[in-house]
Amino acid sequence: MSSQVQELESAIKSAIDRAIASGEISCEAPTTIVLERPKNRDHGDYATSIALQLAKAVGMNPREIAQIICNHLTGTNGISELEVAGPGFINITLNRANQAELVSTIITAGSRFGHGDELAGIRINLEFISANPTGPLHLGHTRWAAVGDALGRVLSAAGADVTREFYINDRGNQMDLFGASVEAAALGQPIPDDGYKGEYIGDLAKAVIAKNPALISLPEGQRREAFREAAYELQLKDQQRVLDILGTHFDIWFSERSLHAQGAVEHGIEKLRAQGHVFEEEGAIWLRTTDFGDDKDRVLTKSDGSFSYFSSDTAYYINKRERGFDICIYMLGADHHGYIGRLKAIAACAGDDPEYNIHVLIGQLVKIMEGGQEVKLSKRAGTIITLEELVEKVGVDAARYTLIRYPVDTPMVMDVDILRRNTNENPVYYVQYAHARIAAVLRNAAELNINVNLEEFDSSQLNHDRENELLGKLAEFPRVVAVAAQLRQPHRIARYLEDLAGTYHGFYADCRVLPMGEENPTALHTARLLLCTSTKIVIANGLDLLGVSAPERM
RNA sequence: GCGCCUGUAGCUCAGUCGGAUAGAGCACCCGCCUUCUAAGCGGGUUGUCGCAGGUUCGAUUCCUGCCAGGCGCGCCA
Repeated sequence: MSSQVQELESAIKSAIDRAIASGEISCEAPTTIVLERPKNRDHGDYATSIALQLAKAVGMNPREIAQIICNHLTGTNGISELEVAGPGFINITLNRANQAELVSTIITAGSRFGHGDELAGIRINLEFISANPTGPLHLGHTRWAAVGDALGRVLSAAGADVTREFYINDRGNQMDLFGASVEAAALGQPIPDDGYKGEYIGDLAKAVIAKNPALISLPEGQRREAFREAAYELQLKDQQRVLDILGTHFDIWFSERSLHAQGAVEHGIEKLRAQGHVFEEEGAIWLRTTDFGDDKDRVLTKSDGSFSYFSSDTAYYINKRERGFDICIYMLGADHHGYIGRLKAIAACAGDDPEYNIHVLIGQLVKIMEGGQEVKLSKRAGTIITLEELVEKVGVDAARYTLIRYPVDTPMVMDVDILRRNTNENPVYYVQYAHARIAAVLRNAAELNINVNLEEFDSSQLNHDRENELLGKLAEFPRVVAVAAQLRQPHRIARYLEDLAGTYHGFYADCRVLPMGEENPTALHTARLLLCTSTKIVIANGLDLLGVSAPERM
C-alpha cells in the first residue's frame, strides 16, 4: 500500500476526530476515509467526499463541514494546498518534493513494489482449465489459461499462499470413447459415431504405435484399454507442452482417478452423511443440495451402485479443504454456470461457509475473428480452434495480454488481424513500447556516464506537471494490485498499465531526460532518470503479474 | 418456464465502497522527428450510459419491472 495515501487518510480521520472533540461538528466518527484521484487535474492530487457523506448525520451544510475539516488539516506535513469545492468536496494538493520521494520507495523495493500483505496467511487453491485429456486445449480453455495464471500471480502478490491446480478428468465414458477412437484409427477402422473425430486422433494412434508396436496385436479387450492409457499419457503431455509455451504452469496436476483410488469418494460421502445431508431414494444415494439453494438434489451413488460425476466433485472439494486450503477458487466456462449453485451447496453441506470457502468464477466465451470472419475450424481438433493455433497466429505476449485485458464475465472478441499489428490498436505493444523506450534512455544515460545513484536523488527537482502526473500514477500501483486480488480481476492490472504507459509517453514528450549536446548533466537529469527507472520497475512488475514479457528493446 | 451473464461514442471496450463536465483506443480531420525508440505526443469531432419507475443532496453505478442478445437447466462426464 502506498504509505503516502494511507498517511493522508489517517490525517483526515484525525482532523475529523479533532473537529468532533472540539464540538464544531457532532456525529459519529467515520470508520474509513476513501481518497480518490480526481479525473480533473484542477481538483488537486486527491479528493474526498467525506463532508458530503457526513452532512446528513451532522445536520449541516456539507461545504461548512468541509471547511471545518480543512481548518483542522492545515499544516499537515506534505499538504501544500486545501480547497473546498463544488457541493462539498475537499481537494488536496500535495507538496511535490514530498510526492517525489516515491521514486526512492519504488527503486528500493524493486520487483517487490506493488506487492502487499492483504491476503497474507490465506491458503488458496486456484483450479482452472481442468480439461479432459482427450484432445488438444481449445479456445474454450484459452481464456482461463491466461487469466487463471495471471490471477495466481496477482493473488500471490497480495500475499496469499496460492496453489494452482489442474483437475484431470481421466475417468468415465469420455475416456473410453477416446480410447476406442484412437484404437479404431490405429486399426484403420472407422471412428465410432459418438467418438472423437479430429485429425489429432490419427496422429495419436500413430504415436502410440510408434512407441509400442506390440499394442496392436493385443487381444481385443486389453487392446482398447492399452490404447486408451497410452493415448491419455501422450495427450496429457501435449496439453502440458502447450501450456508451457503459453507460460502457464500448475503446481498440481490432480487426477480424478487418484481420488477414487485413494477412497476419497467414499470418504467424502461419509463426511457429508455425518453432516446429515445424505439420503436414499429410488435405489440411489443423494445429497440434499436443495437445503442450500441448489435447484435440485444431486445423485452421489447411482442406483446401479456406481459413483456419479457429482460424487467426484464433492470428494474433490472435501479433499481440497482437508489439504488445508482456506479458499477454493473454481474458474469455469459459461456453459458450466449451472455449477455455481451445486458447488456452493457442496461447501454448505460439508459445513463450510459457501460465501468464504468457495469462489466460482465464470468466464464468458471467446470468439476469434480473422479477415472479418469468425474463425471456428481447427485442422487439429476438427471442430474448434486450439490454444496452440492461437499462439501460433499472434504470439504468446499478445495472446496472453488480450485474453487478460477484459473482465471475464463479458464475452470477448479477439481480432487476430489487429493482434498481429504493431500499432496502438494492439495495447500490449503500447505498454511494452514504454518499457523498451525507458530501457533505451537508461542505456544512453549509461553511455554518457550520468550518475543515477539514488543517493544523488534530489526530489525537489521534480516539479513539472508531467512529472507530478507520472508520480501520482505510479503511486496507484499497490492499490491496483490489492483491488485486483480482492476482486479476482487481473484485467485491472492491464488497464492500469495502459494508463501508466500513456502517462509516461506524455512525460517523455514534454520532459527531456538526457542532457542535450554538450550540456553537462544536472541534478534534474539525475532526478528524471531515477523517475524513469521507477516507471520501468512498475511497468515490469505489472507485466510480470500478467505473465507478459517486458522487453529491453523493440 | 427457471437460472447465470451482457446491453456505455460509428467499431472494440474501460468505469465497486453512488460523486464534480461519462472515459480510452480505433476510425475521421489538423499539427509535431537536423539530439533520448514517431510502435510516440498534442489538438478537433463523436453519447436518450437498452427502456420505465424507485431510493437521495446526487444514479452508468443500488432496488424493481420490462425489452434485446449469449449461455445453461441428465441417476452424461
